[in-house]
Amino acid sequence: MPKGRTRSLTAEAAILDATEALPDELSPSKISADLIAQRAGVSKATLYKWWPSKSYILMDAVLRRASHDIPLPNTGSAASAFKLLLEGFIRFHLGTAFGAAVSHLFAEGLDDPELMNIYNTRYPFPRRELLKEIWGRAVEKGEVRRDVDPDLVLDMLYGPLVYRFFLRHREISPELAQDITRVLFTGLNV
Amino acid sequence: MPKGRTRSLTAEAAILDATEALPDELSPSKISADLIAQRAGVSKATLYKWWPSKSYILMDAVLRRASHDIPLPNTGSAASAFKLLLEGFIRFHLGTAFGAAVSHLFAEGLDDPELMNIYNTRYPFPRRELLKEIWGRAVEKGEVRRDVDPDLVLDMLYGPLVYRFFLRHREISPELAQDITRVLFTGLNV
Amino acid sequence: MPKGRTRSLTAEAAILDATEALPDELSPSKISADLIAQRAGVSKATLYKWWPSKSYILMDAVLRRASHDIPLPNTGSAASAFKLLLEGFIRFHLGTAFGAAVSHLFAEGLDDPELMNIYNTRYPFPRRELLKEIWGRAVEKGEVRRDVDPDLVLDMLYGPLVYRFFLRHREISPELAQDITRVLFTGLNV
Amino acid sequence: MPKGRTRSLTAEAAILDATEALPDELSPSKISADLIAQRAGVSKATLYKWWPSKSYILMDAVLRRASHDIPLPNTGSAASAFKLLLEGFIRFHLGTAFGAAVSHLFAEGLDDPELMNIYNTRYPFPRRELLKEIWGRAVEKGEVRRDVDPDLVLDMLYGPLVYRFFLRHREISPELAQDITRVLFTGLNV
DNA sequence: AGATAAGCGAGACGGTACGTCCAGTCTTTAC
DNA sequence: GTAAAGACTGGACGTACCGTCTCGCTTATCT
Repeated sequence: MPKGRTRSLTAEAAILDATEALPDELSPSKISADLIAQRAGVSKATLYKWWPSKSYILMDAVLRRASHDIPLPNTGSAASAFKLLLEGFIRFHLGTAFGAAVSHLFAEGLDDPELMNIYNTRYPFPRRELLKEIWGRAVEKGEVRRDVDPDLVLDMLYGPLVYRFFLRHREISPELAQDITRVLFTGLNV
Repeated sequence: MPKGRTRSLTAEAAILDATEALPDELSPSKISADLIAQRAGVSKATLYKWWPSKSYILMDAVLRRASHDIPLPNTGSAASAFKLLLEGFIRFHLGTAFGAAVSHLFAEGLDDPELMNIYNTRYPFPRRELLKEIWGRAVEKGEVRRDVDPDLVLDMLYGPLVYRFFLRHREISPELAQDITRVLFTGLNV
Repeated sequence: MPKGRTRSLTAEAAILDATEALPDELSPSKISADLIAQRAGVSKATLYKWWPSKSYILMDAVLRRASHDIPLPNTGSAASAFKLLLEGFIRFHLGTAFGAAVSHLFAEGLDDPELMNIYNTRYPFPRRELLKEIWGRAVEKGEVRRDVDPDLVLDMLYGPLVYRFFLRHREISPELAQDITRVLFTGLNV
Repeated sequence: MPKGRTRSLTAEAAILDATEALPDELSPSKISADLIAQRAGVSKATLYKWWPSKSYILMDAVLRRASHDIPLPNTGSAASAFKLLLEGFIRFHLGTAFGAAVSHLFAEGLDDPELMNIYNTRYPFPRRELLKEIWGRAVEKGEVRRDVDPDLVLDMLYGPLVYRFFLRHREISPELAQDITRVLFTGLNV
């Protein structure tokens, strides 16, 4: 164990708790490091000691919450498993105020690949692992086609939703999970 | 005609030209109003006289370029028409440095619905009109299913790409247009 | 006349006025740039646009006040002229709360020769010019010795006071001007 | 033998040694408590256990060095004794990098009378005792005037030098001791 | 023609947040 | 049971950029 005072777990929790609460009140661009520090009862220096920038804190807070919602659809058909995954994603974004925050972070991530990397590592990649197992079983059972890149499947599941989250041209509801999955599996062709 | 000096058309063009050039050099968050003004040889007041904020200028510049690339695939199958639409989108974003800028604007749009509205009105909505015509003909010809919302189709075409633009977990190439379209039309089921 | 909006004279005055008032309430080390900006109703950026650091503002404010107190003892003996100069200095420092501020600035000046240079240029150097005239006349009248460096005379006038301002080992009163001048002119020898 | 780690007797010396070395490398405002602790191989808590603030450490280190240099000019005239005292002071400040440090401490002392009190007690007051003896003998021998406050004499000896250390308008050399003493004893009058 | 009004380049301004720094205190582990 | 390691609070620092405002000048229409 290293010498010296240990990193305060209460401070870290207070920071993430405070950050988690902020998107309910403020749009992401109004969330400031000073405000997080103040709400968490923590000095700004502590923030920047453990996170390289404000965005990383927000990402951390968002992912801490989002990580709880992995369903484990190990049984049943691939289609129903995917639908469940997608529903989890939709419910998370509708049920919390994190939709805007995540989108904001996506945009920040364009300037900062490391930030995006954190998102990828902690959110979609674990799901992709899950998907591959499900996909493999479905292929063997002859349920789905062999000749499709599983990554593409994931992008075609989540992409339409993210797109709608940004453009806001149509409402988003949990039923969308069903619609996307259905179209994706059965195709547009008659 | 109102009294007073008339609005300088050269100033407007200079602003959009300068703004258009900036994403090639800088990431979107580094593009400042001061810089646009300086490059355009224009005062900042002029910027804010004609556009409500910096993002609107960037949006305008991006859309001015993007608008040129609507293909007109009035003939052929729905699948090939969609593939062409998508290829136009991919080529635009790969061929220019606007990918990051558009994504940045999507995120800005979360705070400012009017900004997103401008995007919607000028980019996807005209394409949606086009799509509806093509879709209608394909339905009548018995090529595609009746029971799918055309909006969903558009989201499933563009969404996966936008998602990949943000997450950057896989490379994007024009061939992706073909892959997405194929999966979308034929479905994942065997 | 240069182009562009002219520098706001009211802002500059407000800044110096606010800064001038602060030493009455706070010790120099508690005077912050934020506080000056707030009191002056001015943005911090404006402060740093015209002054390179907080100390320069304080120096400016102090010197603006100190400059008023140049007596013009053009007549009479050198001794009485010097006594008047010194009395002005003492009265300024006793009558205002600037004593501590000036001393604080002297110390800052050790790190920043340019800061000290501003002090020298605006406070002691004009007095030295005055002194030289007086001194020259006194030498010609046979009042004082030829073989003393006028700079040394000034240092021996002001130095003891500054020393006492720092060490605070004895009280300072206007009468000190008389004592210093007397000893300086008549010498310690019997 | 009592339990527990034995108190480090070397810590105090290490701290003062490290602090003493720092003014040679850095201007006083760059000397931080962290740096002293690190150089001394000591924890910051230890610093603050024995000294109330950073300035007290620096003061202590400076005075430890300065205290060595009291000459003992018990014989000879008052003028030559004073000149020796002053030369000691000048040589100390020119020969070491402590000039800036002392001046810095003088300024700190404005906010903290106790700090100045330490300086007074350990540096000028012992010299003043010395001075009084010398002065008393000189008065009795009829060398110098009776009607001058010895404190004023000391201020007129050291003050001009301190003033020059701050303002830096003229170079300082050991010869200055001679000049100041000469003028002080013989006076400006012809 | 002269007056009047708006547009314009230049750039200063208020405001707000950034990320950094350092003093002095507190906490954990090692000796 | 004391000290080193080092995390912590608090608060100021100076910078950057947004969108607004002010200045003097230019360009147009209206009287």
